[in-house]
Amino acid sequence: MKDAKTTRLTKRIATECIVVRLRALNRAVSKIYDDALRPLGLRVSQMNILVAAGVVGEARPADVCAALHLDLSTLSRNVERMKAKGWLEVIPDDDGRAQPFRLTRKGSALLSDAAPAWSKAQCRAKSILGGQSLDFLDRAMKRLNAASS
Amino acid sequence: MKDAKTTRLTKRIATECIVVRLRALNRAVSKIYDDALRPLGLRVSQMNILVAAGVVGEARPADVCAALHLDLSTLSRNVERMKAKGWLEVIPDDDGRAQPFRLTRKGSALLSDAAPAWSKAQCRAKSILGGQSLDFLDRAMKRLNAASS
DNA sequence: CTTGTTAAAATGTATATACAAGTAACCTTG
DNA sequence: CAAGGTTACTTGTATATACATTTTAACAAG
Repeated sequence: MKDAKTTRLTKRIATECIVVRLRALNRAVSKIYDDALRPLGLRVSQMNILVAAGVVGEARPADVCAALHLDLSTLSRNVERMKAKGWLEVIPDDDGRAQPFRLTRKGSALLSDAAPAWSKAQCRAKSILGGQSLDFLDRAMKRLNAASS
Repeated sequence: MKDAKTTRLTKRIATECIVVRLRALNRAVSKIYDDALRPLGLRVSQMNILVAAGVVGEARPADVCAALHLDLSTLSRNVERMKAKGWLEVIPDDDGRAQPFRLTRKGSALLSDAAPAWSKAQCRAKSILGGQSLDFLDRAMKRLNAASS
């Protein structure tokens, strides 16, 4: 631990590392939304899936995962829980492998009910990340998607 | 799901939500570092803890958690695993409740060995998030810390 | 039509994460 | 110094996350 080279290196990582900061912000900001959504029995990860399904109507797991940069297995478990809660339902499909899903009436209603909590959390998040946060995040997502394809 | 108000709302969340983007970026960027660190048997979450301990010398769990916006229970489990691997060791303390820890020689060496992988991942992360990413993240962290105190 | 390949998703396993509750040590105060 | 409160962490539990493997179905070649 007294090695000077190691110390320099450690300090460099500490002052420059992107992922440390990104992860800390993710935890803090996710907590803001989770706190706001908790009274509804909804988590931010689940809200994201409801939104994704709401936008496209018929959601294909692989597509949702590509959009959210989420592993299929992670989505699989969450969809399972959300089906059990009656928020999502699987749509029959010609391809026997596919498991496309959509919002149920209950899931749609929950999303509507969550709007005020979302707005409140969104405001707080914006005040912490700064006014350009959405710009920054959108640009980053575009680059990420360009790099992934 | 056919309710027009709900549809409008859903689209608004989809196009504006900060946390969806932050979480997706966090997953994608964490993966870049985890992939780079995997050959060393080290994860990004663990690297962060090694760095935190390396910077302060004697790390107090509560301080590390405050700095990383991490729950104490999360840190507790990870420190346990890292002690088992011989990367961290607990320092005796006058206060019987405290469990301050520091890097072992092995932990310090691992951190040094991880530097090239970190650099590579850091480059890729910067190319995705953009040149101003560190500025943005630093400013956000400052605001977050100001808001938390 | 069977056999190898690809594709879509589910399942096994380990770590990450946080909330709630518990434990043990310290501190205050009467 | 004993009772009550605070502090520092740990443990119980549930969800989040990803990698590796498995399962099932579609497809393609012979």
